[in-house]
Amino acid sequence: MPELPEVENTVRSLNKLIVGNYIKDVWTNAPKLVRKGSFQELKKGMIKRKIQSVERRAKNIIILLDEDYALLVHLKMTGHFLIGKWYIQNNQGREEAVFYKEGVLSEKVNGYIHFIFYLDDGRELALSDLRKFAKIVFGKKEEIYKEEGVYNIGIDALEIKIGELRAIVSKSSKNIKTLLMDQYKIAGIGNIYSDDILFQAKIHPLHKASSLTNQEINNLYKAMRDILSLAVRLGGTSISDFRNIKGEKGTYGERRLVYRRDGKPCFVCGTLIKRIKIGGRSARFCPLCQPLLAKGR
DNA sequence: TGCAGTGTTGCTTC
DNA sequence: CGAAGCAACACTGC
Repeated sequence: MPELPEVENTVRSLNKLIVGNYIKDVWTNAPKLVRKGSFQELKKGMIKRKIQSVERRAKNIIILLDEDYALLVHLKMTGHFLIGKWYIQNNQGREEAVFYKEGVLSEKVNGYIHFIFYLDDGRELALSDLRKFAKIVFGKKEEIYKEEGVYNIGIDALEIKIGELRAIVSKSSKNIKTLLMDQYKIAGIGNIYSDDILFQAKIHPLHKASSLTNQEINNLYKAMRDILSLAVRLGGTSISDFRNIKGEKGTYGERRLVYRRDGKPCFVCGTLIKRIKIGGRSARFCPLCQPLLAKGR
């Protein structure tokens, strides 16, 4: 479920743990995750390169290497990085990475490792991705920054200023739920946090963005900052596959407000949380706390 | 057993 | 142009 808080935690850990290391080797059993160029080119280009720093661009991870090379990783639905040790075994003609030590990482450790970056000090950085949607691109830093979904995304949801949010919201023809998840307008928010942000701001997900009042936009802005920074502090949400780089769960999911709580009582008023479809995604909200028409209008 | 639903994004179609 | 539907993949839960 990597949205902004999960990716931010991942990038902080990578900066702490792998900067300064050299890449010794790269293994994969899912070369199709390399969405531009070939895995062989990626491997050749990465070996002997030093990791200089790691950046987050909304939900994108950019690992900067020496000589102006870079690796772009988008975790999509189920991707996450893990540091550990694996051995490669042959399972009916197909290579599979199996974790060395049982019980260190959380459950579902084996079968989903599709990339391993071998570091010069013997540690291994792996990419686990159950659904194999992740996007990996290797290239010159300059080209990576020009990638679709990197150069042309909106302002980061944790960096946006109130005036910028007001301008985007008032110009949009979309409903507020769809706008919050539109990476080309505001970058970093997905389904989990848009549900919780709208609940916190007491705004109905179908509310037309351009008809929000100034007060509602102020509330939305504060809710965005509060929910996202809390989720960063709590290590993100691990209701599904996300784990931090050590394999541990984030705890935001344990105190989420409405996301995937349909049929359960609202924490504020006790009304049962509803689920509707918006733009093909499920949206959860409290029909009493988040009325479609604000009181008095 | 079968099928709807699941974090994301991008492509095709209307 | 925008919106809707679906595809990529594999699992969970009703």
